[in-house]
Amino acid sequence: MYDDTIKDFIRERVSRDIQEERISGGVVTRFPPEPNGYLHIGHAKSICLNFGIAEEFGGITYLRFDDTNPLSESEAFVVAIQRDVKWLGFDWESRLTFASDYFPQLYEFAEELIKRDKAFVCDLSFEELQRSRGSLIEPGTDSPFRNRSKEENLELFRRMRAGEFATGLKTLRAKIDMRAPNINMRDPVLYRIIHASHHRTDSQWCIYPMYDFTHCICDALEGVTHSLCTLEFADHRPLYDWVLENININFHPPQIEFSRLGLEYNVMSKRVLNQLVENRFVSGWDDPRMPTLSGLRKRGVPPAAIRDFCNRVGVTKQNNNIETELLDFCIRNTLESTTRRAMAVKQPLAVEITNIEADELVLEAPWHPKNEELGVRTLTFGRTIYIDHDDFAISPPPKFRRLVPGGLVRLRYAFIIECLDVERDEDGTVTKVFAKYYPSSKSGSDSSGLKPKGVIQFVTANNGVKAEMHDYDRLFSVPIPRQEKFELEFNPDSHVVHHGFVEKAVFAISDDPNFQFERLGFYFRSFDESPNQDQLVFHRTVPLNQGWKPKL
RNA sequence: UGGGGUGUGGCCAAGCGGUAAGGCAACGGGCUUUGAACCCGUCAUUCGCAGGUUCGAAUCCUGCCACCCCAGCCA
Repeated sequence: MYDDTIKDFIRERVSRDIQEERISGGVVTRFPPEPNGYLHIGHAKSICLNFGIAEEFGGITYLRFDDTNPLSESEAFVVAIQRDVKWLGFDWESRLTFASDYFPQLYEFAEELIKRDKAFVCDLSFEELQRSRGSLIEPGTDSPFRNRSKEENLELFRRMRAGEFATGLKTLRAKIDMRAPNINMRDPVLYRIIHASHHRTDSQWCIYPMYDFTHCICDALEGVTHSLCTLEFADHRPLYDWVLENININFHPPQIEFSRLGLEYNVMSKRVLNQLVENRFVSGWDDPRMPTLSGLRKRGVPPAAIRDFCNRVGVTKQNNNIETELLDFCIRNTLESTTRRAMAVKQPLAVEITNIEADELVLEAPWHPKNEELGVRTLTFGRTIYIDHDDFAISPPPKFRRLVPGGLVRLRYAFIIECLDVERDEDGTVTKVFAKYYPSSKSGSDSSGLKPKGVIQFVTANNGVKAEMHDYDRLFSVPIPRQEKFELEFNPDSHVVHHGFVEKAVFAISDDPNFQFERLGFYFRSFDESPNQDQLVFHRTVPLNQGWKPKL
């Protein structure tokens, strides 16, 4: 399942640590999501890294929810995140943990810091704290409460826990250095008072530990050998280390940072993604245009394609913006050899076959041009068929290889037809085409000697079922959307619905929702959304590569 | 102008002092009853810039420059 030729600076580090016996047991990693939103493809990179490394080195991985802020977290996200990690193809087995599992121990460690005179209770208001922190270029100033006695701090902290103070009135702060050039080391807040119920601990606690205090301790308690996180936490590493150095704990994981995934025409910001949902730009977190795992799933993207993508983008510390072409490539690549082919038309144009005598001719076609295991399906050819509007032109652009007046074209897996005449409406648009077919040109036994320039797909009227085809395009119209301007840069053409037809045989397939509609793209049948048997709903997973573009 | 991180082709990314891997994209050709897939081939005299060390530098040293992150009682 994994590619052991993958080498990146983190895997190199892990290898070295094993070789030089720097870790006693096996490799331990963790994926630590906060249950306050849905997982996106950026998280997938981290999931593949953490679970991938454990798998490659015979280690284990924890799925640990970082649930230290009851104000923004909820059980619903816990459920959704587990579903998405599983779907991506990873198994944490029995190792499902929550930072909140460790609240009692975390509290004890906090008391320990106080007893060692390494933390103090601070009464500064939010605004006062902000002002005393200084700025990027000015040092901060000591809190007037910094010199309280250990006893007073301990008593105050216990009263905080007991609920004697209102939300936000006091904090527990580390006693480090207000003049530190790294702002994170300027006596950071370790605990804050929040009178709110927590999705797991209910109202047991009214003080909640901050990320910086929690994360390192949880990593240590779980014996994490390599604590992998994204670059923006690099500035927090000194604090991660400080906490573990100043409490009595026997394990100290190294924090290693890598750059987060950037994807062109997308954003990974939970805030912006949420705005898109809230303001109805998209139908929800699982809208097929969203870079969320649930959105990709709904679009029909196989999890293996996402894993392949994550392996291909690599792991470094460089800022990156991956082109969407790479993701599309990975998707097509994993679908290519196993996905059934079928014919569909998006914008039906009726073609009347004037010289057909039988009501219908039964034909056979393979479900896949190369993969014979997929078998064959039957289709019919009859008096009225539909082709795509794009495949017919009165005045064709140069190099057009489809149907034109007086011209020939092959109908895929059927016959060669010749356009005899067209019917147009008052605007001049073609509403119907009259054609004759060459009986001797049947696919597989063509003796006609005719050489049409191209081949197009078709659906015979009485062999087709209605299909709603949802085509998706990039979420934003610019490669690097600006967070502040997401409304303007949202791509209004990112979702287009077509009402067309697919051949009947597709309807009977129940073991695989993925199809390639020849010449159109890979589509995903939504069993959930099909309102009835005559109205199938498909989402376009990814279009086919365009080998030819008409010049306008 | 404090601290941290990063600069190799259009986008990723190897490279770890011995003379620029690979993938995606693009472009040319072959094959083709999907303008798909597949197959061949082309695509960095040069590694942010300037100096220096060395027989030899993308790799070592010095100095510049550019970009990203940090001033939540978010993670």
